[in-house]
Amino acid sequence: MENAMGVAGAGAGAGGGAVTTTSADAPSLPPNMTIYINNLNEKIKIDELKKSLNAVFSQFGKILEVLAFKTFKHKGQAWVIFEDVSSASEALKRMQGFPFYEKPMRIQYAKTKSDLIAKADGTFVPRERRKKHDERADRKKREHHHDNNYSGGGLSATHGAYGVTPPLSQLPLGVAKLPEAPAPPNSILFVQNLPTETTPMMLQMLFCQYPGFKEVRMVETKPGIAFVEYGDEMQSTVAMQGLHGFKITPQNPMHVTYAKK
DNA sequence: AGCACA
Repeated sequence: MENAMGVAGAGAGAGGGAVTTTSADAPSLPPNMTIYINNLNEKIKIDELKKSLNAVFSQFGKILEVLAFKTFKHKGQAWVIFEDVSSASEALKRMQGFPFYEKPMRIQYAKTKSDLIAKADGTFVPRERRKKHDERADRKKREHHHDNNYSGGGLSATHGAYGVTPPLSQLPLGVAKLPEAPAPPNSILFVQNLPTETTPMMLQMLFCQYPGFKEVRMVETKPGIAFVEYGDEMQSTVAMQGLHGFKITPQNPMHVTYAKK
């Protein structure tokens, strides 16, 4: 609700309070649209890693790209480029230490601006061709197509808009804040707005496609809702991203959130 | 540990 604190105070402890939000070990780089994540599980294949990162982080806002590499120097690290720096800040704060493939994520702001952003800025200078006389800005207004089309495998949800999809760039800046803090991740999902004729079997067919699926629970006395459990929060998050908005009937887009703890 | 632009 009140995210007015922001992260502007890069240095902690304003006013002698024992504010140990970020102790001295946190470098506290200036905010950036891109977050840098390390301590990632290096055994995870790059493709899956990027997909899972996208799934886990897209709750904080539009993600323009997820980058990860398998070269030695870059193992266990990834960059998530958000459309909005406030999304990056929220992601950094809320997902710090999040258990991801058995390892707590370590998140910082990226040290430098991502190329994708620089290209949108017009400040992009290709580093491969570093000839000093090549200062002419090649003003090609090419649209960079960065649609992250992560088909979770299996049914594709017809979610027209998940969560915070409305293009923040088109909203007045003051209003473009995140709607509110998302519910804390939970391995159990809460599904709402189901058509009354929905059966547990129908839900199982949908949700069991996502890894880690354990079970569906429906509440007889309360039609239209269900609980779906996964092995861990990451798996449930992937399923949520995949199925939120899925329409069993045209007038019933599924509403999938984390269950309350 | 390691900050890239597959």
